[in-house]
Amino acid sequence: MTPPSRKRTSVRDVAAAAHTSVATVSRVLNNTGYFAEETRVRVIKAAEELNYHPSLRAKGLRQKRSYTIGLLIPNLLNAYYTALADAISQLLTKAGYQLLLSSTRDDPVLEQATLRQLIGQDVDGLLWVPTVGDTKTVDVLLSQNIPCVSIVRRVDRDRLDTIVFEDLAGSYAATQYLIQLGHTRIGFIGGDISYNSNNDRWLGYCKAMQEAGLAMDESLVKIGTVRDTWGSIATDELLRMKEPPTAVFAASNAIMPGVMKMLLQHQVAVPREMSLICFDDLDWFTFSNPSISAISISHERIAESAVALLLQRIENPEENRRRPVLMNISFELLLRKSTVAPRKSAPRWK
Amino acid sequence: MTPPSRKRTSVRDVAAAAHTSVATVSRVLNNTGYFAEETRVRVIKAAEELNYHPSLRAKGLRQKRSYTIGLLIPNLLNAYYTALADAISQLLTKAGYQLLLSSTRDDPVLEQATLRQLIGQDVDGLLWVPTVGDTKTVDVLLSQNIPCVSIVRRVDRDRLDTIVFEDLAGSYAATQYLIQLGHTRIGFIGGDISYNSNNDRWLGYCKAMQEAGLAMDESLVKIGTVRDTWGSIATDELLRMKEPPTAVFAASNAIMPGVMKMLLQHQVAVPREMSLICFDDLDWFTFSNPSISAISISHERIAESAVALLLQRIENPEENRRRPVLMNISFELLLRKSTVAPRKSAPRWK
DNA sequence: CTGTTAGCGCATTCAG
DNA sequence: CTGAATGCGCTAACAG
Repeated sequence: MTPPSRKRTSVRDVAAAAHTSVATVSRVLNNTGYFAEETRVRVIKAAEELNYHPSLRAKGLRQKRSYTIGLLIPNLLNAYYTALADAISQLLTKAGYQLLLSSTRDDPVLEQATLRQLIGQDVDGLLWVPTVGDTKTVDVLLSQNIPCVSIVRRVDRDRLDTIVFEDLAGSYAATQYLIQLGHTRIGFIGGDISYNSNNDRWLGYCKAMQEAGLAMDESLVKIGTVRDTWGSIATDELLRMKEPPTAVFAASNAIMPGVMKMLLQHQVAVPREMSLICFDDLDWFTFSNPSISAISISHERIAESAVALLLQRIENPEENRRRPVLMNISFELLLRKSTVAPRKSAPRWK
Repeated sequence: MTPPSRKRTSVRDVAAAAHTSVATVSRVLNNTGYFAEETRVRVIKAAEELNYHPSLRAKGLRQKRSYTIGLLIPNLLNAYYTALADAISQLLTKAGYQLLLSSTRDDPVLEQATLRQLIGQDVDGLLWVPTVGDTKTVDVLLSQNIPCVSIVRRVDRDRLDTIVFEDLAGSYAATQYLIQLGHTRIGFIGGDISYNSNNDRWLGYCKAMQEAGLAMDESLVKIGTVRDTWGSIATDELLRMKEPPTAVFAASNAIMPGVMKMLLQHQVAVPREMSLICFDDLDWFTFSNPSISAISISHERIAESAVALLLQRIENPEENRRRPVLMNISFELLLRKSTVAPRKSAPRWK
């Protein structure tokens, strides 16, 4: 039954078993061109008996496609990206593509290498959360003529199709909401602003503060590379200030665990002593005590747009000279229990 | 600079530019066989100037490998699997493989189709969280002679290399701990026991209860398909019982959000009125109020073992007749604030 | 040290 | 309607 050698059964084997030629087998299996019903039956039967699985690799080599899409994201430890990856995976499967997934760890060197790998695998298209998005890397991509859409973050001069969230507007809305509640000293904890998504969130905060005529206290703004500890460190610093903020805006879900831990450690009562809001919503925000207000963004929608755009590029290569498009995915401000008017008295946790 | 046609530059182009043959180019680029230093320089230069990226697909077709590993998991919305996928992704990258990721949605039909796709892509190996793991599917895999390790769940008669968590022992330990605290009525909320991981967790609970000589009250055991709502529904049912449990054991992290929501809704005080423990640890368990006790399992360790086993199978095909191995990854019982002795008085939430 | 050639598994002309 | 032949891009003999 199982062949002793580990040779893969090929069209040739099927052709032999069905007493016909490889060309006919190919035609039958792909339902293309002409063939007699009788031969069709023979071929199908032979293929099944031999447990034949066509090699998409060889097929693609011939047809100049790989049925494969590369997805390059920073990592899979952040719900922000996994939600994205999950949605993308589903959509691609539905469209008949396989997902080639890689992580950059936000390391430009690793990113470069991985990009080369992906190109080497002849992906039909690429969905990419760029780390730096520098000219050179984009040049390479463009030179390979491979359809690519940049997601979540933008590349140099937006030379690729791009879909991002409304980072600035969302951040602005969150900050403005806190201001409306009466807060004047609002702490901002954000990630590395060399990524434009983080930068925009920071700008949104600044814009709201300035428009409200609030003094920009530099010491209220904590910007750093997001690691496990960043949220804690930044929160700790804010809490130890002479005049601590009355509200904190965490600009990324990855920052929240640290914020929560430190708030708990200092026994700060949320929201009475400190309001809290986060960019990006997580499941536990709902049943946290208190529930946590957030800027909610739809990962499904960005996935849908990105995949649609990419497939369009792939299927209409003529149009490829079209100028890159830049799209925004809007947000929703979810008001929950973690945001109230500022405390009147001096902080009690000191 | 950029060629007008979208033809991919091949070894032939490089050979022409370097005034040599394709064989030499191949030798230089792969650093195999003999070649003069002088020609090496010419080839490297030509390759760089042409921005040459070798086609791994063609290379693999020739060498009968694809440099690609398939990973088949239920989905990417559960931290349980994303942690796994992330670790696996990193390890494979380090080993020079690309990750082909697909989701089964725990749908056997989709799983079958995806498995065929993956085989069609000529993956060098497969890491698989089987949905049913029935004879037929395993037969197909075995017939293709493709190295495969089953993770998290087991397949029919363990005919594949398998690495699972100590589901039974972990569940037993958690239950036993609650019993030691004095609980006699312990609610169990688990997932579909047609998956052996869930089944083992259920068995672990039963074993601990029986050994302690506690009556098995069927109505305390809630087993259902894990959907968004399952945790809430089951918890609600437990809370509405005439004689509700004094502790709840959630057998999967995916159940916890629902449990938390319903506990909050009924205003049940944890741990005073209800103890709570979960199989699988999540980041927010630490700073939840109260923090939540859990069975912690190391996703990194299962990933490491699985990848090591798989690569070994791939690289030592001779050994392929070796009998499949079955490995267990141990757990840790993390005692936090959500588990205390049972309430003395009648429940107050009624 | 180098070049020519065959063929991996497949789809696609082009003759029959 | 069918089959023989070609080549996708690459590496591995093999012969210089």
